[in-house]
Amino acid sequence: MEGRFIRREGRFRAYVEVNGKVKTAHVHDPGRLTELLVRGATVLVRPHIGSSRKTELYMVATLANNCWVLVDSALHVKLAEEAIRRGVVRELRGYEVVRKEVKYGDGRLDLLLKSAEGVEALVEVKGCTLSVGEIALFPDAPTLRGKRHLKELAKAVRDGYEGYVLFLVARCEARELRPNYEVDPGFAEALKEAFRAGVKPLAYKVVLKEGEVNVTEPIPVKLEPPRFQSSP
DNA sequence: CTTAATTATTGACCCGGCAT
DNA sequence: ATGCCGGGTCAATAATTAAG
Repeated sequence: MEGRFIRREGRFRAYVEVNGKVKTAHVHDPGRLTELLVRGATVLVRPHIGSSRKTELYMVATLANNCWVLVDSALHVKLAEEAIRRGVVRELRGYEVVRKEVKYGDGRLDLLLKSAEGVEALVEVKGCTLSVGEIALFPDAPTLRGKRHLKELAKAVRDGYEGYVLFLVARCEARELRPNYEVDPGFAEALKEAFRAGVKPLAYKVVLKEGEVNVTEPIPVKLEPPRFQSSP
């Protein structure tokens, strides 16, 4: 159901007005979402089923530019998995998902794949909710973890794996994805370095409509900062 | 009685913000 | 600069039940 965003409290909790009543909602996406979650914004929430829930609702998406932007980041790995299985991700056709949340190096990577030829690939999935005009930017907040994931992927490539970063872009107006130099220059550099090491960045759109979420078509990833962005 | 399948429990992790 | 907090999910492990 649709509601009106009131405010966020901490990372996980938000207050949302639905049918004239203010209710609490869980926000899974821990990013800033500052330009999305503004007072009065239209949001999509669902009942929060299960025992010992501390919020009444669960926030699924928020409306921006007349399109739903998925903020339920718990879905990203599942969406990626399904997209890979169905052959939507062209670069990964013929790969099957072997394991999820794979321990590697100092942390975890989202997916371990294996191609028909026996090639193993590690994939880190990243959800992208920020865009300026037609350019999707990642991340929307500085992310040490993101940098570490990229370093681990680069290491995986040295160890003989294929390495992928799969950005799932939740903005319908986006036509390309770039690292967000202004918010996290370190991530941008790490992405370039990972790319040089052989890690392949991919970006695909994720579309929510009529109660369904799907990974759809790819958009190009560009490693240089957009022209309008000033680099210090 | 052994093995498989289902269910319950545990622990790690997500990551920005606030307190120390 | 470091550590903990928060609500929830998922993989892995443990415990229970069902099937052979």
